Amino acid sequence: MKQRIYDSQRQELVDLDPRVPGEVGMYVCGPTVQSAPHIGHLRSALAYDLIRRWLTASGQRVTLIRNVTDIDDKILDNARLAQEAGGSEEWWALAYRVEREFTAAYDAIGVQPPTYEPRATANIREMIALIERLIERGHAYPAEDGTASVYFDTASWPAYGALTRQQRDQMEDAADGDPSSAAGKRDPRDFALWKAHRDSEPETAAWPSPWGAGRPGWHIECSAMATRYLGEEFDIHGGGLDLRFPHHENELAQSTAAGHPFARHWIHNGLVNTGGQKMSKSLGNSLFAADLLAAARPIVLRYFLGSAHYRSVLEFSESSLAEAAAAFGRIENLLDRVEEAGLELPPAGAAGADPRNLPRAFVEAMLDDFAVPQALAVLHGAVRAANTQLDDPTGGDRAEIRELAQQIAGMLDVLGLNPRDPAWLTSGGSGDEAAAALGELVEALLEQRADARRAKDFATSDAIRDRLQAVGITIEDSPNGTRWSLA
RNA sequence: GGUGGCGUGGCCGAGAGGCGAGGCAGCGGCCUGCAAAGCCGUAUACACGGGUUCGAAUCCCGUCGCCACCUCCA
Repeated sequence: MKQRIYDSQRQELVDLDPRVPGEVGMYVCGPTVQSAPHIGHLRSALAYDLIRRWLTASGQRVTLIRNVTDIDDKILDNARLAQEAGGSEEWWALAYRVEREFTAAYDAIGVQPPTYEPRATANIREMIALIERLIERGHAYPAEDGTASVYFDTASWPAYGALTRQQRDQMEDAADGDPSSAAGKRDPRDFALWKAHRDSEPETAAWPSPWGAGRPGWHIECSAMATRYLGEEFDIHGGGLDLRFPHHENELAQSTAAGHPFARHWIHNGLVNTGGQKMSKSLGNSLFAADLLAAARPIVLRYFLGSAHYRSVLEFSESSLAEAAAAFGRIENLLDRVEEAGLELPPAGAAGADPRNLPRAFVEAMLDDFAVPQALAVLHGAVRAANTQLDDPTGGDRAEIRELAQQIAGMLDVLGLNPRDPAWLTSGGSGDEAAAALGELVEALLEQRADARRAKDFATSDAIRDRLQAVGITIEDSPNGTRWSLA
């Protein structure tokens, strides 16, 4: 069975047919580092991380390029506003600081670093070359008001609108946020490839070009970087649904007008809603990564973000993280039970590396446009089956438990959700000693409780349990002893 | 005006012509000193109205409602 993928340009499921068999070149739009990462950024990055991990697990060599756009209007605006408010941070310092916040958030939820993460400011030369090529071919022109700006000539490119199936003459006029940046356009729908330097902007935000000092327009950086690192034609181009137009439409127009075949498949991840509404900066209802990471364990956040198909809207509510914690807790609980039954779990990563550990239904789900929710259902089915065996008073079928544990670990590995993976160990140095001390205290109390229970003094034993529960420690009795866990 | 998407049980969320994915919450049972955990059982679910079909949540037509994009966005 072949890998199926929903091509959002063709608007249908197609076979993923890599340009070079066995190798997949994938470009994903990363953030414009203008302000702190929010849940939508995490979801997007996670969607492509899951696709990348699955393709890798199924034997493809994946080259994943995810850019950082570190020069753009908003970055300059935000830096200027902060300076006007008394700050001293330069735009490039702001961009770098935010970039590191993104990296930290991605790392926290186990998004693997891409193969390479190019920055726009390091690819200005490539962008200029692409713009020159577009001018030569008659699809771009220097601003007609004599500034150094250069625009893409949408009228010269009949295929303009091909990605989102829009007719150019039906489009609303481009209402550029900054009217002065529209100066010198032949047509309102034309978009900037190069933006002339303005006196109000820092000298550090200007690069020399054949048309004069300036900086790149939004869109051109992705065309330039995708081509530089993946070639003139590559397999998959991904990004958030909100980037389809204008960003991806313009990327496609630029690159194809320059004579490049560009992306064979476009894919788009769904957005995150809260209260039935899209979350966005302009609506001010953003859920920031930092707040989410404070509200839930990172691995639970990862589970939650993967619980809806990547193309669906993901609804966030107050109870979402608690529900995800409960659901994921079942899986962790099972792993604990397996070990308590005296069976070893495979080392993190080991089971996932062997395709024989992956149930057929899991594989089929992933082959069908990366159907992670269905894959999770398979995982939960295996968890239940293993629990059933473990409940058997005679010890159950140990060979079956062992096999199910292998499968569960394998699926968790592929999804990046194996809690035994050292990557999830919290790296708070000071926490370790406190945790050890807490463990000693709890164990001491549990011994007292065990004594009381042996003496049938249930009033005392229940009082101990209640006090532990009151501080968030849940205990579970089993034939092998008492387990405790911190909620 | 144009381009798309969505409406599934209390909630989240898959599925896309015939076996009621899965999770959370609830109810009943088993287990337990009681719990917890786990297991078993438990739901007249597919916005509405027509149609096609032996059979429709799924296909077609219509209606209603919600959402996104049309140059800030993951």
